[in-house]
Amino acid sequence: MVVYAGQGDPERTLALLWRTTSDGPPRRGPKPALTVDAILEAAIAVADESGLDGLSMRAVGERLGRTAMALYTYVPTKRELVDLMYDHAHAGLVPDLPSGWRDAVEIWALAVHERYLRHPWLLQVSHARPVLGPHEQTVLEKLLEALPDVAVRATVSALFSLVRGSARTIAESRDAATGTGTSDQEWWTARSGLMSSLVPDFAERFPRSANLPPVEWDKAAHEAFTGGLTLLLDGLENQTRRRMSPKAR
Amino acid sequence: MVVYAGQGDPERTLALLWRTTSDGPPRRGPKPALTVDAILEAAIAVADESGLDGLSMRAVGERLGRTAMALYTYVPTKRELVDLMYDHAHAGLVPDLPSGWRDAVEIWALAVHERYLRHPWLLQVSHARPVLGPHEQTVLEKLLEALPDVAVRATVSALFSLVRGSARTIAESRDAATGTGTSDQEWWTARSGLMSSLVPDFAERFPRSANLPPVEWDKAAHEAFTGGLTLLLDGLENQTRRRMSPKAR
DNA sequence: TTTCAACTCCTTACGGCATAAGCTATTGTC
DNA sequence: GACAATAGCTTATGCCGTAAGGAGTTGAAA
Repeated sequence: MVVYAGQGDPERTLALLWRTTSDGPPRRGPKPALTVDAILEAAIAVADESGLDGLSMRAVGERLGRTAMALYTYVPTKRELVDLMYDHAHAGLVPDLPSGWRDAVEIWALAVHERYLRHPWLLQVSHARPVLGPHEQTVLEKLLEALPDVAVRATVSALFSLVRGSARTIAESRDAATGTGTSDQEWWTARSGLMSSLVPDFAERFPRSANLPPVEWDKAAHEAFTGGLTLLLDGLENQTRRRMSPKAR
Repeated sequence: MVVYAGQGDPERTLALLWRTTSDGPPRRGPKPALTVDAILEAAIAVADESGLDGLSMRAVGERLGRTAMALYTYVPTKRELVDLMYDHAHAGLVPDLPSGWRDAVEIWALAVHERYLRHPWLLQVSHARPVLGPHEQTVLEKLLEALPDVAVRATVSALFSLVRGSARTIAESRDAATGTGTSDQEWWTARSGLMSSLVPDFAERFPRSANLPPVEWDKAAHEAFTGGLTLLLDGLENQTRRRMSPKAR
């Protein structure tokens, strides 16, 4: 249920990602009625509406007035399609960043967070082996430009963990709400009613959990995100200061 | 491709989770040859081996010498089966924690991290609406016992983000390695060779990314995890100290 | 102008999935 | 011994990705 990146024919995928189509002599055969970009936009629209589960070749084809098989002329497999969608959805993500590194990183993180929330299916594409497309690469490059030269790798990983984790919680909560037709509130009261009758000794066995009042996950996740970000940047600032004045050690 | 928790008939699911089966008079009909626990263990074994993608009712049935349909006597749908698996896999996770809150939280986080790595499919079960089973509840309760009474909710969320994010990266990297038969190393060199021929101006367009040498994701993710954890706990310690001596404000 | 290769897009088909419907065989209660 | 309840089976439905191969379209070579 997670889609792994970059497992198809690497050359074909990379060529598609970077659009290195050497336009030689005019090609024979019927003019293509579609373009890779049109397919990507249709596919992204489908995924935005119905999630990665609802993304089928048939659904994408239908949105373009074609059959599923027509897409295979443009894209080798569904896996590569998802890779291309992933990179495409990262286009124009990062705004111009201010010169102070701390403000820059914060703005970067918020921009990425926002994009993930606009396309929640991005969170289901594995991060382990990067897709290596131009747009995702740009996002990383802009962060590296902003970061101070300290603990770069760990900072990058931790930042992505925080951004993705928070976005995931928020996206899933929203999705569950629309998907089931019950709000977090309704869901919670229904459950706690059932729980108290099914597990009458709950409050004794789990006193602290029972004391934790219900919460809007959306809001809590946002707070955890900004809070964690602040902590991380504080730590980074500490380290850079120590770097600048070594005698403080 | 993500499984959402708690969307089936809540009463039936909760009863299964908490095993509140009131054993009344002996039941008619053939003796059940299976138990819910046997099914859970078979299903978890399948998921450990082949991931949540490889988890099909047929596969679980086959492992028990039954057909897929036989399982539906014990478990309403596949979704509830995953909920039950999720809680089951949290059993006995948290060891006895030391009295100092900082050590306790660190040990807790490492234990959860380890469990996620043992059952990577856990990371694909949505965290948005908790499954509310006894074992997961115990994990949360133990953390709440350890935490100081400061920014509880934000700390809990941030901790889970870090633990899950890091575990996810590591698990996906391992999975990609075994799934494709190419190590991170091999994959990377193959890609960078292709990239330099397909995108010859890469180093000029992305100087900082190009300067970042390849890395073992496994190790980097571990460092990011412990690093982020340290930062978070530092921040928490700051806040508790401020709480204890208010004049320091 | 004819021929042909290259090309797009289609229909059909296969094996896999979750699970609904309905059957058979087994067991306890009357 | 009759009957109700239950376990586990077979079959069928409608999804999925995509392999195979055919039909129609176009540009270049003859």
